[in-house]
Amino acid sequence: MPAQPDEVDLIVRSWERERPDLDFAPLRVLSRVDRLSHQLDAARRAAFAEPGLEPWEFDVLASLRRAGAPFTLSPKTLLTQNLVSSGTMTNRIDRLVARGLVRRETDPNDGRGILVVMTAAGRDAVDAAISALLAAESQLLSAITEREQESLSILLRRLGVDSK
Amino acid sequence: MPAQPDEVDLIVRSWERERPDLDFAPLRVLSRVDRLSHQLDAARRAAFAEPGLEPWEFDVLASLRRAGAPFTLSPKTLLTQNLVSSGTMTNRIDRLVARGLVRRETDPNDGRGILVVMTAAGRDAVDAAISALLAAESQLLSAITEREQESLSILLRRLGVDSK
DNA sequence: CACTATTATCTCGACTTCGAGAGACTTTGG
DNA sequence: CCAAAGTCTCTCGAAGTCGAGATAATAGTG
Repeated sequence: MPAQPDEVDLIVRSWERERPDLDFAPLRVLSRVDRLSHQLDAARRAAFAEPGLEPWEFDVLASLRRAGAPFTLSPKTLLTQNLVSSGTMTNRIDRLVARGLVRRETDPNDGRGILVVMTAAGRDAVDAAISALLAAESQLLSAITEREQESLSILLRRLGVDSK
Repeated sequence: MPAQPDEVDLIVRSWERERPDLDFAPLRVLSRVDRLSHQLDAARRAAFAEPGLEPWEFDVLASLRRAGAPFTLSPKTLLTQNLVSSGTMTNRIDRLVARGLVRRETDPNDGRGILVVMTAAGRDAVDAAISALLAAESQLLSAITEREQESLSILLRRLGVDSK
């Protein structure tokens, strides 16, 4: 039935042979989501090699870039958007500061906090990286038509929205 | 336009405001793949809590379970199927042995190798876990119809197959 | 048969992440 | 205006992963 069987088809076939009492249909969707997510990781890593960024560096700089001028956010906002722990974000900011892509400033409105400000070098890097990322993602998606991409995004959004 | 906007819509909107010269359509698909993959991680972790397995434990035991009786594979096969490094697989086998879920045997046909054999306790655990996983995944997918799940899986398979 | 290349497993140090807790500051409620 | 509760950032130790290298055995070649 599959137009072109993939590894997930083989895995499901093995399961069905061993456990014919169960319905493995969910694996056909979600195991592929998992595998595609790994491919995306690899594609991102490759795309960021030229602008000289690690994926995590891009993630932090992208949050700052999207915030617009003056490209400033608190560590708290950054760790929430990037889904990492506070210790991880402290470590990431340290390394971005060491590379000269951001700097720390004191928050004039809150003595507990600081502000992370993207430097000009950081902005140059992230602007180059987002173009490379979009090219790489577009390449990954080129196996299906634009119309199919849109139905895909709509189905995926419904999976995210409803499972809150 | 979106039936129900999600965080990806907000991210794309920010990017479009800052970089109106770029087309962010690929993010609508692939950022959702990434987020769904994180939700799946969480769902798996929760589903395996009752049978008492960590996600990585399930992954290794599932490979052995799918292999069928006598539930035996080499470390090399396991690390290839699970996409981890050799050091990681050694470590995982060590811990599964300590928990009594697998045991190491010498390979009669290859003096370099060993065989990882799943114990009865391991089999019981993985058989309970796969049921729990399918229930959890089914729940995650309940936001869309079965017909939609099938078109989703077909589109996702084409993305994987062609990008080899 | 010897010799080289390949393969399998394990070791070990570097790296990253998490998350509980510390310390400093702010907010809330009487 | 004070005390308690809450919030923000950073510290630090535990845990998991990677990947190069060590060790040992097999496979291929002449």
